[in-house]
Amino acid sequence: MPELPEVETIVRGLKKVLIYSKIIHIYKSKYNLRISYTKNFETELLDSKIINVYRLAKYIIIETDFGKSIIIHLGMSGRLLFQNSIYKKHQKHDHVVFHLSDNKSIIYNDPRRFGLVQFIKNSDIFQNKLFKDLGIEPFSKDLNYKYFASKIKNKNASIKQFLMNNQNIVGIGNIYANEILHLAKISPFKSVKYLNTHEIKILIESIKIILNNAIIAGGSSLKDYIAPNGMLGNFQSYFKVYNRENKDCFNCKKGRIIKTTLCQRSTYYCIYCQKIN
DNA sequence: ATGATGTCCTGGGCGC
DNA sequence: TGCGCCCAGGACATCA
Repeated sequence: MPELPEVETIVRGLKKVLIYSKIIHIYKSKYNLRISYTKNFETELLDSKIINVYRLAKYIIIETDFGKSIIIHLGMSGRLLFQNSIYKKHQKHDHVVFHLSDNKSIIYNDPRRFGLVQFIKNSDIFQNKLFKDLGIEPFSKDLNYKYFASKIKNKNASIKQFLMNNQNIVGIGNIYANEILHLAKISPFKSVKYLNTHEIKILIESIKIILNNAIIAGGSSLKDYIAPNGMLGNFQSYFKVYNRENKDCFNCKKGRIIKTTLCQRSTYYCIYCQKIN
């Protein structure tokens, strides 16, 4: 489900409303998520205060004054909702509810349960296996030609697969990989070993542009994603290739958008302006 | 080590 | 209306 722009939107929304709230009750459903809940999940952070909310890759990190953070990943279908009132009406697939002071609540809902909610000591976050192999943040200054070139060295993967691999660059999922490659006018099938200097530079720019524009639009709302306040993002109305099978290309006005499969994920590209050579 | 494939799950949409 | 099939914003494990 959510890629970096959606997670970033959620984090910005939560940051406005959660700081200094105290956790007074934690509910979890009987179903496990992708990773089992941390031990003492329902009691560990009781009475702690939320002191920060931030994003790492596609993870939402809610930091408490107990020196521990709540780590949330939304998987494909997860949602995080905020309510300015005590949450009583449980919906199907509500798996975790944090009841906070001032009658606020945060609700984690995830039909497919591919996500996770964990508590991790702040000092252990980067040693944790969820985080230790993550690549660079796309808005980092260090995402530059040198970094990119070093990462693609000796690799044979397609560029789309490379972009979606969190060990290279974090936060890019299937939608934005498609959009980034279209903006860069590079075929998703192109092997990273054939990318030239110019293409790499354009790609780096395209990553930043697409993700930034998506954040400005509040993310993309297809089926599952809505911001914690219930608002829908609208970047989907700016999609140039994703979900545009057989439509004309906005970019070159000559080609048509093709839908195909690459690495078992639906892949959209313009047959004219994203040629492999 | 790398890349391809399978797997965890539920629900929506489609064709019959 | 109902059934079976395929598809879905992710991330891993496993295998050659």
